[in-house]
Amino acid sequence: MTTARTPTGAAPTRGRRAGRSTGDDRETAILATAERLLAERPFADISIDDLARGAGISRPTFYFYFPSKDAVLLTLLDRVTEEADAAAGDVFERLAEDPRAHWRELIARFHATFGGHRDVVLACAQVRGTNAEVRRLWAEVLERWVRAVQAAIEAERARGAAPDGLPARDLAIALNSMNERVWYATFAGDGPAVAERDVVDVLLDVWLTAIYRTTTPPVTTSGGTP
Amino acid sequence: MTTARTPTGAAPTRGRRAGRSTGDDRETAILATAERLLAERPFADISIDDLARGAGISRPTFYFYFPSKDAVLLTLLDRVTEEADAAAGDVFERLAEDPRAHWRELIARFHATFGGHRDVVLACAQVRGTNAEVRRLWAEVLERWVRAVQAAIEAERARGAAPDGLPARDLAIALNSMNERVWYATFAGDGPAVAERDVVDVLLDVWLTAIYRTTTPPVTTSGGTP
DNA sequence: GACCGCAGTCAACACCATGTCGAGTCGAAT
DNA sequence: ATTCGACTCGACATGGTGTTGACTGCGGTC
Repeated sequence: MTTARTPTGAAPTRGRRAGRSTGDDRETAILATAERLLAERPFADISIDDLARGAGISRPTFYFYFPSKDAVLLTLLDRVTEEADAAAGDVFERLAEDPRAHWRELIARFHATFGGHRDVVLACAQVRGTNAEVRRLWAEVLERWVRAVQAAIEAERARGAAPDGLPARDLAIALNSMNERVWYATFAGDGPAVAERDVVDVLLDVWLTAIYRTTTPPVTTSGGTP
Repeated sequence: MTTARTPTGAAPTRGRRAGRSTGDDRETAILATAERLLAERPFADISIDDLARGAGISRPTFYFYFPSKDAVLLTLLDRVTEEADAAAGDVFERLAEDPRAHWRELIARFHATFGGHRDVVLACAQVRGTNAEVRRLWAEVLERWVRAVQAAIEAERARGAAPDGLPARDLAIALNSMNERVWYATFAGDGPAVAERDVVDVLLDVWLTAIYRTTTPPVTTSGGTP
């Protein structure tokens, strides 16, 4: 097996086993090396030895800090998803003020976050196929976003801005999935992809038409139909 | 490197090196073994030895038939995409007759094809991250479908059934990407996914609203706006 | 009917990455 | 000064991949 050895149940820190001292910089050195190497070649082509040497330690010592190569990536992914979660901010609460502007803001922020760490995101997408731990973490993150979007759609329907239709959860899943795949193609640059400069607007358009049946949804107006 | 060794330029058959004789059944035995094993465990957990033994030959002999494990999967993928291409049939030409029904038919046929070979599709999605050859083939296939959908959207706009909006190509990319990712989640069953029974209708709804701004696009009527 | 060539076969080998073990070093606390 | 635990690495075991070289058997050829 290649899966990470983190004791599945609780994983307070995904990195070192126990206490903390000088080894902290070694840990961050490994992380930094990983991010640097990821910028120049695919994750699969980076060996544990590369990571260790890059951090100035031997291969066995690497195992003192991380249980596997994948665990390093997992730590990197943790950071990115945290940043993405933070980026969402209070956008959802302000949706009714100006739906188009705020949905756009939401998509644009995610785009910026992922784009800022494209190497990590791309690497994760690549190992998700073979690593159950990455798959699990990503599923968890996605589930949070799906729920948030689902709630937003339901709120928009409740205030009469969006028509009924698909179950909000199914719609949220479809839209989030689309974003994920489209971003992946855009960042990876292989296969048909939307130009990076246009991608936010393309995604936004599909979101708006799917949710509101129009690209210019009605602003505020707390009542029912005008 | 783990990439397939097919002489990149022209690859008439992806399998055996040269002539043909009794070894034909060995080749198909390998393919059959791969498909069988794929049904019970992930591609990464299948060794070349497993494939060879399953086909009743030794590991070195495997290399007589295929240059690598990935090449076997590639051959399997070839079949599936061929079947999917065939499944599209003449649906595109009949779109105007009844857009909703025909778009649905199109999505449903792809769903049936992929669902019928989910193990292969899933395995491909998993190695796409690490294998350039699979990535290239998939990109090629996707490009064909994107072009077809793009043309269909443009035709619907030309006959006045669909409003202008996003560049048809960008829209086609986004919609195809969505389908791919949503199917993957549904078949893999990890992470947020649409129930298999609903997935066609969910996708259809997003396609229709994105293309027509309504889930009930106008039938035939060769003229402009009614 | 001896000879060639070639599809087909495999034991044995070279290689490389992963993960583990046991024997250390060194600084802080007792 | 001794002990303890954080930290380190040389050396090894394991397991998968890809290659080599020798062998078999069969269809054609002079």
